[in-house]
Amino acid sequence: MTIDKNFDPAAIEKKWYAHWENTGAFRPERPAAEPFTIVNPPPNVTGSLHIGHALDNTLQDILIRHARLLGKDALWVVGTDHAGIATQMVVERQLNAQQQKRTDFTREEFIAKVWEWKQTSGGEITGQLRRLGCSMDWENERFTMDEGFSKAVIKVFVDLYNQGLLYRDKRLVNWDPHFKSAISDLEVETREVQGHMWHFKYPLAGGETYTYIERDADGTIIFEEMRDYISIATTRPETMLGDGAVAVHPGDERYKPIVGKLCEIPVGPKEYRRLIPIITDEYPDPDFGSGAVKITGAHDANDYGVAQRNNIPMYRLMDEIAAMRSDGAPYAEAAAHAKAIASGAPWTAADIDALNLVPDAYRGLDRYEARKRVVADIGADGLMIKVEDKTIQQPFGDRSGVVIESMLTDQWYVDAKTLAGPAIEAARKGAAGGGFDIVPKSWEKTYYNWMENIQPWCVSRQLWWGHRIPAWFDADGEIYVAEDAAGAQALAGEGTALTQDEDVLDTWFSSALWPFGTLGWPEDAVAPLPFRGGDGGGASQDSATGAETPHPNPSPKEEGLKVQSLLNRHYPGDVLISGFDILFFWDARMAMQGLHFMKDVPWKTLYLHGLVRAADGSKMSKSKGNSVDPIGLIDEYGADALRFFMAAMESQGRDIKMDEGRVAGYRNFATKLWNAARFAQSNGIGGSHSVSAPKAELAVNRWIIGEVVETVEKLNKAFAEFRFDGMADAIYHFVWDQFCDWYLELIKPAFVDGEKQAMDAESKVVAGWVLDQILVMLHPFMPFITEELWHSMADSGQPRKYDIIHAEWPQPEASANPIVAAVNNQAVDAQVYMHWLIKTIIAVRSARNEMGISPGLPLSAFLEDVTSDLWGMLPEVHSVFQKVGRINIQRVGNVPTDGVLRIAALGATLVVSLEGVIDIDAERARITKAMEAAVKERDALAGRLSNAAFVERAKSEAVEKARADMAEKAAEAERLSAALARVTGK
RNA sequence: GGACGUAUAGCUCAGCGGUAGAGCACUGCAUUGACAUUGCAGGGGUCGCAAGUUCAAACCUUGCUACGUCCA
Repeated sequence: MTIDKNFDPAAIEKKWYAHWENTGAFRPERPAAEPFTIVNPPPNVTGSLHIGHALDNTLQDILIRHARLLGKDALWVVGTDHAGIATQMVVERQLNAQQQKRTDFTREEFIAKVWEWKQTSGGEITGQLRRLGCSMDWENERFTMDEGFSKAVIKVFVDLYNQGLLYRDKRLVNWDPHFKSAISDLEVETREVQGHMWHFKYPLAGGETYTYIERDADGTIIFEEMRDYISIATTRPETMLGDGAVAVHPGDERYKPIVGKLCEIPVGPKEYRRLIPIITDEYPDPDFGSGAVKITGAHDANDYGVAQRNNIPMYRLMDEIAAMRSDGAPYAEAAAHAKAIASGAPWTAADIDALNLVPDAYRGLDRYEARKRVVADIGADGLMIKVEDKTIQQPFGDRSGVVIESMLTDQWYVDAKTLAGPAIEAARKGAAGGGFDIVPKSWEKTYYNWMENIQPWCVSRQLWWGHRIPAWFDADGEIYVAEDAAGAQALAGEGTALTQDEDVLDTWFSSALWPFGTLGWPEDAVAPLPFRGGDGGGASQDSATGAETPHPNPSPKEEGLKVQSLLNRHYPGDVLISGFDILFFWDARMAMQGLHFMKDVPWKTLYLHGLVRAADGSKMSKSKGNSVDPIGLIDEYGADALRFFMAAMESQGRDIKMDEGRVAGYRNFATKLWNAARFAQSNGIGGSHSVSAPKAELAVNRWIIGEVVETVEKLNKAFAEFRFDGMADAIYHFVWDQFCDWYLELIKPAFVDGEKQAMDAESKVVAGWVLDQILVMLHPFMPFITEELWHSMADSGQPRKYDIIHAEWPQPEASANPIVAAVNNQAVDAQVYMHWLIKTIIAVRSARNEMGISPGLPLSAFLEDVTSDLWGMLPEVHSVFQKVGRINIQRVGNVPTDGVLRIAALGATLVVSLEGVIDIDAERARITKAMEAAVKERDALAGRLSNAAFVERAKSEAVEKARADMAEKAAEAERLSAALARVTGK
């Protein structure tokens, strides 16, 4: 198939992706081979592909395609998560557009609408992942709400409950008033905002007074006055209504006289103002504010702790939208009740929760409106001391963007602390010890720090869309947890009326089960059949190719074989790739659930990559308008270019700054390869028929084979270390700098009298082989262009037996001993020779350039002081110089001394005849410059070698190398010096 | 306040003990022959600052400065 003149990424992307998917190329169907598994972080079903997904999935695809090329049974699990809040929001927004709202429907009706939305518009991102070229196993595409996965979620809930690791509790949660739901700590983003700190007087009960004394560090009194109040500072005056106490530090001498007394909350109708006790607790910081803190246990996390320790009632003030409560008895009644409690009447948490202590005038007000009113009312009473401007840390819902309210509610909690134990241990053990590695290591500390201080995980959400919590309540509030209603009924007993919990589970609760829930757990928890065994290392070359033709493509699918269950084969996975931003949300929780339910880690390596940032380093966001659409980049530069960019920029432990110029650069790289293949084809070079390197006599061929070997080794090392940038660097420079710039130029047929000569047969075979190795090595990074060229390069009569996606990764030992071979009975190192050649040609070009001699002007030259090794190579040297350097090397005749350019490098001096063209001054300057450089290096090395300490104490290799380098530089300086003398002498 | 990361050419980044590298940008030259999405040649850096370890430091250690992120 002739390669088109123009490289059109869009056309080949479409063609090959459809082909792969239609032929089942992404399926794990090599039961005899070693499994390799990655589970994809399930994107949000409402989501579309953003640049971070492009990075994350490119990295995964590189590893999966690489594993496939290594002959492994590669499985990349894909799917989407149901994204409780986000999805519910999308559907509610649709309803709003039709002047409808969620509550116009029954729960069942609404859920049906969500499913309808999912069928029609959900999963846009899966199409976009295909555009990126991701080779996921779409035939096993999963969804966190699908039937099988839901079963796993419910089973996990029930099992954890029965094991005492999941419980219902009334605790302070982060309440999102926009979504009217609890959210987890991780979904709260703390931001600094400008706020105020109000200082109020809380009058002492019964008009009591005390002497308030402040002292400096030496104990000297610096301030003293008689007070009938205690000064309280707060940033949230509206919560005063729910105060249960005032706390001071036990060591705070200023308040010693009034500890244990009562003070009055200075707000609300005067006749019903509540009295609260002044208590001591370690929490208040005597140096902060007045040193006295009001305790509102139901609306502040710190206060909650104080209230719990001191058995202070926690009065809930707000409703689900964070407006001041308007339920319950009138304020007068509630306040009386609270007063009784404050004076020691017995109380229960339920009593307290039912009590609405919001004065009638504030009921139903938004929390900020209530704040204004409270401040104004206290001010009017003359009880405000002062108000300061203050930067405060305010919690916001990361999705809703509204201020999160701490609220006391009943929720379901997972005992994360217990589950975290094994997950911490697994990271400590590392993959070698049966746990997992964290790459890069710098994240380990963060992981441990979070895991060791983990809090109970609130997993219930007040939504309709999600896995409904499998818990039922009877009329007395007794809880029955079972996988279904019948099970709960059985627990409760015949005839007990049960109601199911209205809430659903946190989406992350389900996605934590992704590594095993997607593979058939719990049904397939036991393997139906034992592992088939076999050679384990992938299909061998022979089994794939049959007898007649060796073919570099030995990893066929093996169909119809009974295999183990997916779960047994593919759990644990090999690698998880995720952004560090979901380390706690998802990765850590997967580790906990995987270890608990599967008794094994979910993956052996956890690779964390950074964020893709805007070109100026800021975080991309839709609201800032600085986000880059990866699909747009694919349209403009091709998926291969975008992927290569991602790999090249991914160095461990660093964020990626978007640099579109670089994406363009990798598009150019693809074009370069395209044109190289086109050139090869037009010279009769075709696909290779052998995995191992062809026999080669010519130095240039032996050299390039050696370079392939080196490149494979670099790639293998980079893969072992997860250095994606190293991989990209190795293949890029090999293709462009070695293969295109030198190898193809060197084997390029010469034109004699305007007629193109034939390329030699050996070079054709070697070039075909090298190009095949390039395509395979590059395939994980640039799957589309490599598949296209793989097939285009095949002999027309002998199409490829396999797609490149199933080809075989190059083996370094495939090219046995390519470098050293006997030529003219002399062992010549092809690499050393080629380095000489390249260096010399560069020197010629440089000299031409500096002296203003046209690059195309043919020159003749002689070799002087040539080492015997090089003489052996002379036939090749001759043709190469003619083709690439436009220099005709004379083998006989006297070396001229007039009008020559002398180029000294390694083992010879090239004397180029420039009679009539040379500019003596320019030549003198040129040689002088080169000589000075050589002398400088020689002297630097000599200086080091004359240092006895260096020779004695440095590693012997270092000393040897310094000696050799110095000798070479000295010789070069000598030759240049001689050349200079000749030029100057004329 | 604690933890982590980053500081190398104009820009974006590799290198992490043995003579400073890449891509882009820049300068000059080149167009019958794979490729102007190109080729050839070139300019450009006291590797944030300071001290220490070492025969030798961009690289190791310590301190400092600046920026960033996360957790309180």
